[in-house]
Amino acid sequence: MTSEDLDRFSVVEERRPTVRIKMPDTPIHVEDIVLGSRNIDPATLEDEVIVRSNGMPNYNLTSIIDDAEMQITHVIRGTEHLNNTPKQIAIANALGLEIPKFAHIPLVLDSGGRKLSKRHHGDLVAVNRYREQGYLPEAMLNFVARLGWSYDDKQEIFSVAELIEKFDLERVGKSGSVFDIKKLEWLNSHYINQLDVSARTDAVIPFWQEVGLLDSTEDRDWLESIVGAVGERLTTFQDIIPQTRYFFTDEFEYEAKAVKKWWGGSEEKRGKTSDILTSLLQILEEVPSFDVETVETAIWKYTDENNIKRVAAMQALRIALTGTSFGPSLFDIVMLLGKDEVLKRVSKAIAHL
RNA sequence: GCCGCUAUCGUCUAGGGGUUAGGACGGAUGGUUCUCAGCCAUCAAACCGGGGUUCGAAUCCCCGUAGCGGUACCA
Repeated sequence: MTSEDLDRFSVVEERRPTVRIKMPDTPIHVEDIVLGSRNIDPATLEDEVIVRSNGMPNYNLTSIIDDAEMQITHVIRGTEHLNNTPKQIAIANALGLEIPKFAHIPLVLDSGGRKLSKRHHGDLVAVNRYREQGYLPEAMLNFVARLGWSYDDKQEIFSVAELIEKFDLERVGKSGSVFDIKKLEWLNSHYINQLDVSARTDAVIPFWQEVGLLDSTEDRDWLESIVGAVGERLTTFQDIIPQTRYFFTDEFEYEAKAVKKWWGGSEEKRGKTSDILTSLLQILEEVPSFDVETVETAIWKYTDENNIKRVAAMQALRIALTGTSFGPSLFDIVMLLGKDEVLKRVSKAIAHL
């Protein structure tokens, strides 16, 4: 370019120049811990803009300089960055910078096999949302670590300490992996069940509070007993809400499916259910001592002597007390609710029938 | 379009010249229990296709195909 050209471009036409890097004419050697090493033909690369016309440097320039400045030893990133790597190496070579080790790890994909991204998947990739929903960080970490990596053909559960010890970039696979929420749920319930009742109660209290089930007067021991009764039924902490709301309020619907199956669809069957509940009401009222053993013995005595299926009586009672057909041991529920509340709910159910 | 990457059950994966191709999640079935969950037992389920190399390929090589990623004076 002559100086006349320069004047014409900058003064007359007011063009603002960019700075580009001239790509080398020898192959660019890229070493990658996951993908292995290869040589890139620089002819396939453009002479990359490294400084924009407004004077600001671009990503590939700043990034590789920053890495060098910070003495980064390993650049670990998604394979979406693969195409940037030779450009950055070329820049580093031109600048005489040290080249870090690269590891391009496979992408995490949605169930349709596409890259998970903020843009398209929103809450699915918002890590804080998982905590809000009651996932444990340990579960999340374990899950993500096993995406694209495995230690052997036996171990699925890895504590953070084990991950530190055993995780190895060399064993990371090359292909993308699908984010499978079912597996995360399994891991999460595993880690929740590792927690003792007290820790589980601590974890669950904010969830109760958030939906207004809990006021500050509730007794800690009672809460722990509820959590104890729920046992290993939590997949996420959030599950505590539907599974325990009837402990805090008697304002619940009798679930239609459960009612149809266990209370009966016909007048006749409803009548029978009503009779059973009436008998149970009397038994519960008159029982000499309100503890699990006494109540259980009394109820079994009644069902067995009257040729009533245990399951029928129990499910009828369960729906009366909780509105649903599943949940913790019914005797635990009875004790946790207390005699007065149990009698009240059974009476209400009989009236409803 | 161009450049690149990848390819084992539905999913996460182990393995890697000769195996009944292993495990886990999920699914199904049976057992246990007052239900659900759990637990126990059992079952279904895979080497992308085609050519080579080889006595023998899921495994090594080549070619297809498909999927994905990247294609900015974004990061």
